[in-house]
Amino acid sequence: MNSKLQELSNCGFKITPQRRLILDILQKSDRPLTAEETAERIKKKEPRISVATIYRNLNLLVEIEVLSKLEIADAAARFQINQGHNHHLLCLGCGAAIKIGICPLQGRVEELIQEHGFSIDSHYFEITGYCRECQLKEAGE
Amino acid sequence: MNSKLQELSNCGFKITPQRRLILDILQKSDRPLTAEETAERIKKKEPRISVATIYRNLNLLVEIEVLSKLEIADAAARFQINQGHNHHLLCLGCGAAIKIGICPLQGRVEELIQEHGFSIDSHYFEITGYCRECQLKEAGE
DNA sequence: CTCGTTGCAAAGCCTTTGCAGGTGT
DNA sequence: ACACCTGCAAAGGCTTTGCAACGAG
Repeated sequence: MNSKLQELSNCGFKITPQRRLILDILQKSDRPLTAEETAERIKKKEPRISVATIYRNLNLLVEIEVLSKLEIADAAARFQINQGHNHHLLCLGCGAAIKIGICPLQGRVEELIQEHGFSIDSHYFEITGYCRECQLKEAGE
Repeated sequence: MNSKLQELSNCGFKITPQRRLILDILQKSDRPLTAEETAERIKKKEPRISVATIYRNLNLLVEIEVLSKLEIADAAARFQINQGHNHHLLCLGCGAAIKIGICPLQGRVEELIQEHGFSIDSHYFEITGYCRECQLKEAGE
């Protein structure tokens, strides 16, 4: 069985056709998808699936760490198969996410946090802009 | 005249009582405020002011760089007098913003951006959690 | 059989917008 | 005077939620 489905099951959740589809779509995508995009793709196969279900399951899958969620200022969040803690260059044109293997939560920043006795809930580091392809596409028009 | 008002005027915008109030409130606040919070405080002095006006003016003031806007994932944006480019430790309890004088957009990260030919639109680095005071308050309850 | 899940529609939150009337300069 | 501003209320985008019916284990 798909290991991601296994994970669901292990956590005591049921394996439904909707959940299979969601995972399937995201595993096949080369970039993180918004809930809407996921819904669109799923509706081609199974038109009766509801957006609410998609949101509920995306959130559930993030909670059990099968997916990770990229929050993007002023735009819909994007979801992808969890590949560990990461930050990205996010393309506003096509939604591509280029991994950068660096987390700013280190060195002097960590010291400052300690010094202030600040208790971290979470952190966000995101760079938005346009990837090479989208820039070329734009220039060609 | 208040230099921030001057700025408005220089940019060709009018100095209205509403704008005076908004700037006044933010200059007196020790922490960035959400549009709602700004509205609440203003309504105590001038109840007929509209939230729409507040949003419009906060955005305008950000555009002319009199204010800066802190985008916070899953929460309302906060506005403060512009103190130059900065990142913060944001307290989810009281809204306090502790400046950290470090921007992650440098060194290896910049190299990666170059290597990918990525064109930056904006970036976003934020650490959310609880400040010392809010932790103590919490513990005391 | 039972409780988790689903679809639907409605609402929630933050923010923006259209419009008609009001106001700085 | 004239364009810019405002208040009001309505709508916008993304996401969540209440509820009754459904279906996986």
